[in-house]
Amino acid sequence: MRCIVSGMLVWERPEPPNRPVPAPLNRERIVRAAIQLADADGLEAVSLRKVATVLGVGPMRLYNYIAGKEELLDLMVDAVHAEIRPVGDDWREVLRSLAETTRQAAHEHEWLADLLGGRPQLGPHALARGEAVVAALGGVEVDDVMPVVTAVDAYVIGAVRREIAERRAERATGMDEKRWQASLGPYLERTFATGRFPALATVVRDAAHLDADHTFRIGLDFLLDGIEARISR
Amino acid sequence: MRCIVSGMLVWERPEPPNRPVPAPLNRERIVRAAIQLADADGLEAVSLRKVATVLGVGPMRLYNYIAGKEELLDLMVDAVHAEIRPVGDDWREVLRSLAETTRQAAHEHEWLADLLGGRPQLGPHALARGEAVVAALGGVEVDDVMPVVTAVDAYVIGAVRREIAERRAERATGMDEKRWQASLGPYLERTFATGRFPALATVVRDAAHLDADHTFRIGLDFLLDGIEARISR
DNA sequence: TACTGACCGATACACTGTATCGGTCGATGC
DNA sequence: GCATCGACCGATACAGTGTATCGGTCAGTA
Repeated sequence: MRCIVSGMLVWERPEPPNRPVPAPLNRERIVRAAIQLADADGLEAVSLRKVATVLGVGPMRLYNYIAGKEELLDLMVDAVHAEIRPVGDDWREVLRSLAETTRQAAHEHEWLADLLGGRPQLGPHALARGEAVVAALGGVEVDDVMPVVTAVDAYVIGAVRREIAERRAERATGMDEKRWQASLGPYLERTFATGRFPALATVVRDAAHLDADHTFRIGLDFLLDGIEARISR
Repeated sequence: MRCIVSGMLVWERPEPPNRPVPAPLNRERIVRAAIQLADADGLEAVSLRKVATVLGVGPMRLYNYIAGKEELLDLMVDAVHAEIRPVGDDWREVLRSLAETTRQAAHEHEWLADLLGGRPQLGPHALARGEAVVAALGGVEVDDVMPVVTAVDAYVIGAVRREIAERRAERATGMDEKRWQASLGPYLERTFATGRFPALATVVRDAAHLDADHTFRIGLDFLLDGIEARISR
């Protein structure tokens, strides 16, 4: 039913507002916008409303492409998985590459640390990553493949989360490592001064401190060594 | 300045409403209530308002005890750390116990998987856990302690996250493993039928499937084996 | 007895994800 | 060419969130 009030002549009737050409939309565009927001201001800056605003679109329009926010997050993670393509000649190189590239992706998209491992990854890019890994692990016994990949994934997820969490905490107290020690140091100093954690205090104070890179690689070496021992058995 | 309107006699003036005795409050009570909510309905069921309601208190009252929601979450995690006290005779038993008890805690409090590794753990119970671990690792070279514990922690965090995520996904499709295969199975079947993931398809279809317990333990064994090789070097 | 400072919680604000639904437009059938 | 239909867009609405503000009430103190 046309709704032009017939009693109103054209001259009085205002033109319909200059409708902006509806922005062409698709999942990729939506996900890119969301990732941009997350890269800039963290995951909590990603809201359907903000994403829609960036795209010049009403919030509800997004629901034609995604079922809800959770799906958007899943799509974001899957999109990043497209960047993760481990390479290497033997299984050890492949697994190391898998770990390092994942970590690197998390450095470029810190919000990944919040999402990794949080939901099963079954998107096309995640599966493609899995395919690449498994294919490159041709020499490994079939029954060993899943446990090995799963273990490396688990280590990487946890290590990256810890690392990013620490980095954020540092940043929150003022960017420098100087100030970090100036704010957390005193807290730990005071706490250790109570004498309730003698062994811990000794280790923290006396042991060599490793930077994030070394810490990640040492743990990874532990794991790969252990895998090697069982794989070639 | 007393606000009793002097023109109004007692007989007309209503009694002040029977103020409920202000509920005695402290952090422990708040944290317990929050954990109860999270155990029952997941982390997203924890809101300051609901916690306050459970305690029979106005929401803003909580801010006398915590600075914001993040702090509440930190306190929840720290409270659970009180349950984690690894035991064992040699370093390997201690680390295995650390991993298993952490995993068990995450089974009792699934929301822990969402929080683990998300922020540095510096609360008293987390430190006490650290102290217990380090103390039990007396035989290990001082410079090796941190890398080793950090690696095990990283693995556990990631493995537990993955495991809980999968469990939730199963539950979301209907409780049974039967229905899980009936819903995810077809999706993977269809996807593999495209032929885009041949190696992955082979492994998923042909390799032996491990349950969650075995998967966790195998990965942990990999890691501990690797640690053993480097520690006694 | 008067006062003062702590503190409680009602109210308010800006924001979230999402259900609903009237209105508009393009495509389709006659 | 016209009428009709169905898809879809987005304004509006709703329930819920974390938290800032602030007036009113009370207990303790001078």
